[in-house]
Amino acid sequence: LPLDNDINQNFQDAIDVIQQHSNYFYDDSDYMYYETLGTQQPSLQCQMSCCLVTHSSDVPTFKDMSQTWPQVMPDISLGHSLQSESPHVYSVSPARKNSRGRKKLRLYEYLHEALNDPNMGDTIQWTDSGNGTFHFISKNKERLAKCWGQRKGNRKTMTYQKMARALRNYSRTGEIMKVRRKLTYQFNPDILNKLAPAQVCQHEFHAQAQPQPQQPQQNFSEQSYSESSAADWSSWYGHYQVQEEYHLNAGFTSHSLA
DNA sequence: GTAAAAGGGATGTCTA
DNA sequence: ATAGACATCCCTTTTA
Repeated sequence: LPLDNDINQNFQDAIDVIQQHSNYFYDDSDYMYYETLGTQQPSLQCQMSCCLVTHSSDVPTFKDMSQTWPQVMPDISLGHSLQSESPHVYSVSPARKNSRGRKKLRLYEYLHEALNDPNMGDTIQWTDSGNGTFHFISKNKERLAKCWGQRKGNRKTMTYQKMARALRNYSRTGEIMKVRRKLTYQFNPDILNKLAPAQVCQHEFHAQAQPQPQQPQQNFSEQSYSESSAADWSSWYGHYQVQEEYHLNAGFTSHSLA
């Protein structure tokens, strides 16, 4: 709705102003975001719902995902930090714990969160949660981008184009790769494994402590999970080699033509 | 041919 | 001061 957009824009402007004048109290944009949610209209409350989602197998299944993962990267940033810090990322109000000395929410973390958020099901969906492939819904992908931008507290409205640019940076660093299918990407299985245990929402208001997420709980869903990522693991070499070949050829061609 | 999607260089911004 | 992780812009190429 055009009206909605106007309101959103006005609200965004208001947030800008507030942010400019409230740095004394909030040094964290996430904090701002959650603090102001209460006054927002429902359409702006992008990330309010809890992610209490079981790992159901999902909608369309493509069996041609033979080209899977290019390498699990040596992974400097995620090695240990994510394991100990990921749960708060999934809580409804990460801001309270997120204000100082915490890592900022990464795009791939947000996407994973959205994938497990029923309210975002019309914007992004698992293609195959087992191997970590997911796709954006063309009609609503801009909404997801907008939510991401708001979550980060960006000045301007996030668009799919800009978000996809950031996603393409992941091809270099290895967190997420593009697969050939339209609007479809794939998590690095290693990262997927680190994100998966945090799927159960860690709520502050639910004192029911989860059994240590780090501790591998051997239920079968988890078992099949690691099995499938192991499969991805072993198959990436093919993909990687294809890519290498492609790059080599490209380089070779341009050199020989030059 | 067209629109949507994909790709990527250059540069700016924010934060740890 | 610096580097990582985008965010923004913008232009080219590929795909449906």
